[in-house]
Amino acid sequence: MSDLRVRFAPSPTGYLHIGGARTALFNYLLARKLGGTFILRIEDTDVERSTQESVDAILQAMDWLGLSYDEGPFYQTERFDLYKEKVQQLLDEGKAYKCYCSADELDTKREAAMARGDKPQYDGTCRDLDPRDDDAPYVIRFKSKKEGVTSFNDRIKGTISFNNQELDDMIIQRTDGTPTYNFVVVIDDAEMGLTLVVRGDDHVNNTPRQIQIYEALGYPVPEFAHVPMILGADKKRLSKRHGATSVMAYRDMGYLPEAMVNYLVRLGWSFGDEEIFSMDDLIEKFTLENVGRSAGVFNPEKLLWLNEHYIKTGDPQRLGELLGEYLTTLGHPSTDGIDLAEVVKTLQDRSKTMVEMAEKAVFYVTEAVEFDQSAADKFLTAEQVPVFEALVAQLEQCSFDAEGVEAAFKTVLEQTGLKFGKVGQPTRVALSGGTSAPGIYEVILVLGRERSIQRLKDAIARIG
RNA sequence: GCGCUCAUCGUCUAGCCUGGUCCAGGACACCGCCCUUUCACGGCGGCGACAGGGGUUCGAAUCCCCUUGGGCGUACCA
Repeated sequence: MSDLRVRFAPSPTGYLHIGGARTALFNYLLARKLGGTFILRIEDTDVERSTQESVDAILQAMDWLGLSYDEGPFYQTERFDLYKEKVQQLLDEGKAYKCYCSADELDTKREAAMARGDKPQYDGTCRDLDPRDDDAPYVIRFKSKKEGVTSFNDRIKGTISFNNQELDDMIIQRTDGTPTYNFVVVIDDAEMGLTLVVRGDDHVNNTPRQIQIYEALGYPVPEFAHVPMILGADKKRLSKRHGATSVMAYRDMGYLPEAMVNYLVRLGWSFGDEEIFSMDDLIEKFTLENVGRSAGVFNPEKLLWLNEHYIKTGDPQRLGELLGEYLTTLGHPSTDGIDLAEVVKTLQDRSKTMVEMAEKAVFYVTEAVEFDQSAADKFLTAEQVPVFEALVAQLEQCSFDAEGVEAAFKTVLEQTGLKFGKVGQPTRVALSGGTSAPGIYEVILVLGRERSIQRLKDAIARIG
């Protein structure tokens, strides 16, 4: 047990995306490795854009990835009283002030400053205004330091410093009385006792402002670790334009959570030349020291490769259960008489995703085999009838196991004088409907004696 | 524009801190060969990078500076 306290603090304005998931994963890994506490906090102060559906989607995605939290979820919208209290404290101590500049005025000033080539900072118009209490609309700004330097030692990036002149007086409370992100994040991180804040490096620029607020409020400043961004193939920040960015979309596409976790962690973190990591490996091996400093490009191909790996090496029983779900989605909820774990064994080396596996498994569980037209034309011909009949005869009386089925084929080969290919491929088409399928003996075994024979008979009937 | 930051194969990266063992290693992708009852799996091999320029040094991917390029920020979003 350690006193490490970390958190994942998504804003519920959409599904859990690749980048957020990685941040959550890093936090989770650190907490588990060091026996610390992992807190989940929902940053829903933007009441306009936050939705319960998003919260549910995020929770579901974390659950899918196996990222359990120890405390929370906490909702910021339920903590407004606390924030109000802190704003008042700052106001009372003269560390914050009311600003009556309108949003329009501010926009105008900002544009003017830009046009002049100046920094688009708030000019401090209301900073030293005498207190007045008319009812004109106002926001509350934090009175930041005008001189000196604010710096911190980032656990990933090293020391980062900002001239305080670069920091203007940011708004901590909106006209409507709600607090803003940069303010509440400090209060919550402090009140929740965080010792380390691991987040995306798009927050680096916010950090000095936040540090000043910690200090103004008398809170200890936690450590920070800013994780590099994830980019798309064009090196632009990852977005929907780059394809699926929702974690759950990958589940729907047939990805396994362990593949996603493994991929995500390797994007930015490494452990020598190793590529494959289970969650337990990661909890043991993950360290911030081995997280890179530069942004990385999301590479779907490698994710696919990892998925392929985990499918190939996965437990057939478990994969079989998942396969059932994907088959249901494909419209084949009934798998009566077919052992899906056995199906999995025949398809593990041939599927990159569970969806692909399900598509390939359909012929096993379907009532009516769907024939590939050209395959049927080519292999289900009149001359096959006697061959199929001979095979049926053998299958009816052979011992139904790998050796027995193989012997059955051998006998047919001898009887007909044909080479394996001449018997195997037509049989494959008769049983599966197409020319590409698992080994023919495996298919027969998984299908079962009865069903295999029936399909051969159906093929004979089909040929006419 | 300004601020912060990053920079090794197409991509993820090892190496960089503690210069020489690196004419730079691994992985994905790609290409070729082999294996093979179809489709795959697999095995073997190949292609492919220290952004550029200055320094420092006997020696630099490794240290310093500049340039260039990328990312992020610059909201009454988070």
